[in-house]
Amino acid sequence: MLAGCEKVELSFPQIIAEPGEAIPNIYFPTGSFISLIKPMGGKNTLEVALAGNEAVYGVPVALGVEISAVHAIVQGSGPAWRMGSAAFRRELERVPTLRNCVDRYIHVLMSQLIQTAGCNRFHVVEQRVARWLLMTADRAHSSSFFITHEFLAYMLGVRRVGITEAASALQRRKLIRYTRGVVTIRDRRGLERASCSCYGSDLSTYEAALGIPAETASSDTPKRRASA
Amino acid sequence: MLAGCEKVELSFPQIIAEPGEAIPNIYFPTGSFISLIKPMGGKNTLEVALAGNEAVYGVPVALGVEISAVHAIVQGSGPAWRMGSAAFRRELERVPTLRNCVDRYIHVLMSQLIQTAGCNRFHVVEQRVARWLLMTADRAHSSSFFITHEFLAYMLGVRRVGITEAASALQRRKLIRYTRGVVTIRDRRGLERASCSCYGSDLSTYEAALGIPAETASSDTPKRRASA
DNA sequence: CGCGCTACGTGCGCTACCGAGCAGACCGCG
DNA sequence: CGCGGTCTGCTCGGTAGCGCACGTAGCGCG
Repeated sequence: MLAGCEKVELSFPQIIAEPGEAIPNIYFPTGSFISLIKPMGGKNTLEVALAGNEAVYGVPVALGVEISAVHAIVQGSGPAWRMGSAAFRRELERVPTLRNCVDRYIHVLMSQLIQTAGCNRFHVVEQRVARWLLMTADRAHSSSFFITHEFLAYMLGVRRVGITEAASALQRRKLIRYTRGVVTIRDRRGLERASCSCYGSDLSTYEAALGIPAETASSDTPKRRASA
Repeated sequence: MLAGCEKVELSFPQIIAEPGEAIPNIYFPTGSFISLIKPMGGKNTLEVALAGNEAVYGVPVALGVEISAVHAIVQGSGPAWRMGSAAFRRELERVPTLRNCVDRYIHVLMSQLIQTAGCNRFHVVEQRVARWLLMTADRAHSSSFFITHEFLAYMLGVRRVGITEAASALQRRKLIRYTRGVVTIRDRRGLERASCSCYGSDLSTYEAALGIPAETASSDTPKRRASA
């Protein structure tokens, strides 16, 4: 069915698409995941969604538009399927179940956009950091991954210092641990409590629209490789 | 083509849909327009999009999902076409140009969600008020319409006082005029300059995806019916 | 005409976050 | 072992917006 695909390795911080430009290829991340970022002029940037193996990058193509609305950047390195935009459109017409799948994902994506919009408006940085770490851990399929304060600040549209403060607070409470870009979630439940309800809302939306219970990274939780 | 439709009168503040609940009917506003609002817990609410005669309320239905992600409330009274969700899905399959049209609108809606998310995060209240007034004037097809500070605060997710201050500033600069809920735009160009670039961005996205140049309310600008 | 309701205006202390700049800590590399 | 780059920690003054509470003005209605 997806014979028109070709397997590629994506790696941080590879750029998949630029806002306002054409989308030559669409991507189905398998082991990788992609950040969708909206530049708002000046230094202001904001991540509006995160696309992992539940997702496809290239939604506009499925809607008959060739232009990306966002900056898409590989956040977690790993494999993905790549497909030409024209081939993707052909497959969508040929395979109704694919069309249906993608449609449902588009709904999930819209719900995520809406949730994130509200989250960015109302919730404090610490909660948002907690939420982002949980979402990323799920998509990285690991409780430990790479992210610097600087880059996380870029995603959440706040100062780097804001992240430092929030992350320090979470570390003090023994919910996470980090050193020079490597973050490890030590207490998943605690982190969920520290995050805003948006994390949970996203999971339920996902389940409701896609049917499958969303996988969390809880499988391989506390990798203890230096319990300080 | 849209024989399955029935003409209805919508009036403020009629509720079209509740978040998490089923969508029995979809709506094509003609003279009316609809606010899509996301409740974020507690008193926090946030308008995420505005749907006028360029739009359709009921996007999830087109995506094979029956559940509304938002609270939809009639913002501007006027006529609209109503259609049962099942009929809408049937028409979408039967009429490819309708499908294409709706798909393109979905893209526009997503772009709007993204733009609004960033706007709510970074821009000051006064700019956001200006933008909202412009967008509403366009959809009301008039430079004068009904909106109280209270309700606008509800949309933008800020205090009523915040609106009072922003609106007073705009009035002092002779860009708008209002009395007890009736707002009139006196200087459209000036208001555009006072708003953030998001207003312009929205217009261009609309044009790019739908082809037709978006109509602004500039046609019937200064209704002078008491030039103070 | 006056009562009461709705809409608008103002003041005050408070907090989260901003911008900028500097200091220390860790790490790889020659 | 020392150097340079990257990542994290901290400070300080400034501000937009918050929550709360109270004051005023316009308007419909009996």
